[in-house]
Amino acid sequence: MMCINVDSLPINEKIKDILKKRGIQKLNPPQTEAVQKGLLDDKPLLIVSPTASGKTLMAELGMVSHLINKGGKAVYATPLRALTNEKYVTFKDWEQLGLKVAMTSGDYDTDDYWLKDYDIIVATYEKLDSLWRHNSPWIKEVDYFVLDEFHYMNDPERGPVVESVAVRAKRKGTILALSATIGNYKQIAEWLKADVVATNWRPVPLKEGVLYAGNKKKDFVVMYKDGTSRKVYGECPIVAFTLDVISKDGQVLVFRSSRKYAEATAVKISQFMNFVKLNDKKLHEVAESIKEVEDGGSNEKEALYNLILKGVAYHHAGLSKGLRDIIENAFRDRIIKVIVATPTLAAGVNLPARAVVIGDIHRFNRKVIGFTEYIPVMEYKQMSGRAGRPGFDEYGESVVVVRTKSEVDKVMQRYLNSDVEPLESKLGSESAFYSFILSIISSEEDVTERTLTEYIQDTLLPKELAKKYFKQALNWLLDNEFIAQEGEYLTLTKFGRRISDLYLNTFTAVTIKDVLTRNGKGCELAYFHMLAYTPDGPLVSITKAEEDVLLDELDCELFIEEPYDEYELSNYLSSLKVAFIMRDWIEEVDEDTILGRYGIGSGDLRAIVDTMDWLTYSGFHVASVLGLEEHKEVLEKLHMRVKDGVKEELIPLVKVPGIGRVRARLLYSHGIKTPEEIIMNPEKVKQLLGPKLGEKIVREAARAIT
DNA sequence: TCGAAGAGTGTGTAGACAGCATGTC
DNA sequence: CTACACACTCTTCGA
Repeated sequence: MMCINVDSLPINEKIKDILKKRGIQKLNPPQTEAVQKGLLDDKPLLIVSPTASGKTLMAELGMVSHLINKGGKAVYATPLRALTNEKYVTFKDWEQLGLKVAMTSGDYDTDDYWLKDYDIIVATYEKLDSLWRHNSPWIKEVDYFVLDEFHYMNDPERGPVVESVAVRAKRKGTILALSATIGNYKQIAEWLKADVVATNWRPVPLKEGVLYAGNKKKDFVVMYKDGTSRKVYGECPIVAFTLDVISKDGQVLVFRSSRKYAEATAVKISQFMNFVKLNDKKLHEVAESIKEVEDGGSNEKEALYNLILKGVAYHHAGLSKGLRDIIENAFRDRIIKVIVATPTLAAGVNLPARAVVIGDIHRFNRKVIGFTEYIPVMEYKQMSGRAGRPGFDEYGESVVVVRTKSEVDKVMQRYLNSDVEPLESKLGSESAFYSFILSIISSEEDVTERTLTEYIQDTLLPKELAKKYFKQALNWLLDNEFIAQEGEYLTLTKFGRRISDLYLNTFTAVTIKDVLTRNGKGCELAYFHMLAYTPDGPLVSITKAEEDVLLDELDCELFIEEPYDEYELSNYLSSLKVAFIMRDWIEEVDEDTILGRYGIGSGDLRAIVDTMDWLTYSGFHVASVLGLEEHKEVLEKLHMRVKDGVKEELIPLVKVPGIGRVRARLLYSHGIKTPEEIIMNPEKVKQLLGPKLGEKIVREAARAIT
């Protein structure tokens, strides 16, 4: 195919200038095809192509030409906050055209109520869904929807939201869906009423293979899909292959199926890095910056410090955001040579490497006890697709570690030579379907059964199933008083409106409602446990040792009784562990102590606290809307203590920006107990916190009061 | 008598979205 | 609904 020159595109000269400034002279094949199929003329498209094949640029061209030719607004939806952030930064370029770009998600908040003034809005799928539910006036003006990483629709938990966003976007404007390769793209395109651009084009070719680890000698064989093979030598297959790539000045991304393996593999590789030439000065700088991270645990920092000096790091969700950022950036700058990661890095931000090692193809499934499954082909593609850095590598290389001879063919067949799973509707679960119905009723006007039927017909759910669920959903939502019927119209009750606005799972809502109405005031632990034991609660793993003692350590009565079912019991205990963690947290137990006591990472603690913050807030509002005054008071107080992890007496202090649990306690123990007292004793504050920080805090306190 | 290789046993197991209220130096 | 990988201990076997 002839690729189009930027110069000959039928677009505004300013757009061309921006492209050229980025060094783009020519569109690549998939981009060219997209343009030919009407990308610049507002045509709905489904683009199915590998990682790094330039989909983001297509989205930019689609959005910008729509905005320039037709006005309106464009939303770019992604499944991850980190991606939202990444795209936002990229799209900022277009402000040169006078377009305004914003982003919004749970934690990065450009600015919600100002969004009406923006042209391009980057948001997570959930946030977009939430904005619709809240009926933000500006959202009606959105008429161009980019649905990024659309294959997320196959995710059992997050997929339903992607699908429901697609259903609505289809009615309200033009869809540009971007996806990694999927099996049934024709069917999906038909459903989206979009034309298809499907390619396997990659900017850097990919060599896929298996790394056979069968023999116990020190040489291992890499067998490529194309029939060629080569040998690598070393301590074990992963080490041998990794060192081989690094010695040729490449970087390696190793994927492992658990955190423990990731850490162990990183340590093992680091033991052989003495033979590699490294930039010690830069590595030292990175290692030092690890020590200064504010949100990391001491043990994590210590472990990473030593690894990084050898050019290696591990990476998983147990690490705090600060630590992960440093590692990702140092790898991007080619200072760190190897990252051993769990699947965090497979789907996340853009972080390519010369070579990718896929250490395991099995993964434990915590939803079914004792069940291990093969990772989906989609996930294999996501991981292997990280191989090959445009501009640096001639080709990328990905290998799957295979431990037995019989598995060599199996892996070849199952992963290297296989199509990706088809996209299917995941709305066929009670919880997902009920939420979908609730969201339609909360965002549309004058909803009748007929309105809902039309929406449901627009989903990808098989007709029979949809019909069955529909009746069931209406009855359930009516019975549980989320919605009410007024003549032929369906409206939200006050309770239903609250739940929808809070973005709570309907089953979470019913659990909270039932527990609170049936019980009087309980202990802190009981509230935390109830909230954690809902579908929206955080999950933590429990060891055998913990399993035995958790119930013994219980010193007050819970709201919910111990279940008999084995699976439910493990959830029950997991929630109890969350409750204990939360109680320690708001009792100001030292962070390192909490991490050690419960065997979790700093990133885990942050995630648990965030979720519980939202849930205590939600619990407070549920109690409030139900008129349960006693519970409402307790939950309100808990919520205020959860965010910063403090006892009640510190609440006034942590409201000052820059003061967290540690600084607040320090000030309090020296007699400074409120923002007012900070202002009255500036010298003492400076003495306690240091001159620079002290001054800043005094200023913030003054602002906080007014 | 020692050590290597092999058999048996116990243990643990990925990630990450959502509210709200405010203007970041 | 179809486990695996690893660490660790115990057992066997040969020189």
